[in-house]
Amino acid sequence: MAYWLMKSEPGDVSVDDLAAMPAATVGWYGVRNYQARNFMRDQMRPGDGVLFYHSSCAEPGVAGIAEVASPPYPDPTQFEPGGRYHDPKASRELPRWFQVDVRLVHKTRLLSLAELRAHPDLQEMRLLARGNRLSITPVSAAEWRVIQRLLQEG
DNA sequence: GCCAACGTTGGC
DNA sequence: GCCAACGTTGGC
Repeated sequence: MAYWLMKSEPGDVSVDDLAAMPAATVGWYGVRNYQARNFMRDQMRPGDGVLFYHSSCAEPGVAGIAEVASPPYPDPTQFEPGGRYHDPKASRELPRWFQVDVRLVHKTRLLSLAELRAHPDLQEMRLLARGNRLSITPVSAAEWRVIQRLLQEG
């Protein structure tokens, strides 16, 4: 059982959008970074914990608790000619990009980036590392517990 | 294989 | 809109 933080732009898929989807589940399409892909393809397992994070918005931060809801499978958007995520070098036989399904467990209060940064026990979070741009980052079990507690305290 | 140029991310 | 940081591309 591992834990992850996954960034989504609320203008694209917000926590409320996710809640409204069938079974509150979305295929995590569109990742085009090899490190992030490898996390999904090689390390994620159904049941892994996910912090659903809003990025590129007015109030960046954790907005929900989710979980990995499928094994990895090819991202269908790589095969869509003309689409934003089309990859001409990918084929059905040799897909390049993978995704997992992510299911919302519950929405949370917004745990802001500023609050994460300020917390002494979260200084080592990969999300907060200088220059981090990865859209998917591992979260340690200790960090996960601290964040669960912060969310329960309100 | 080096590395400059370019594009993207994402907080502010 | 700015810009720091980083990944990718492509000429050599």
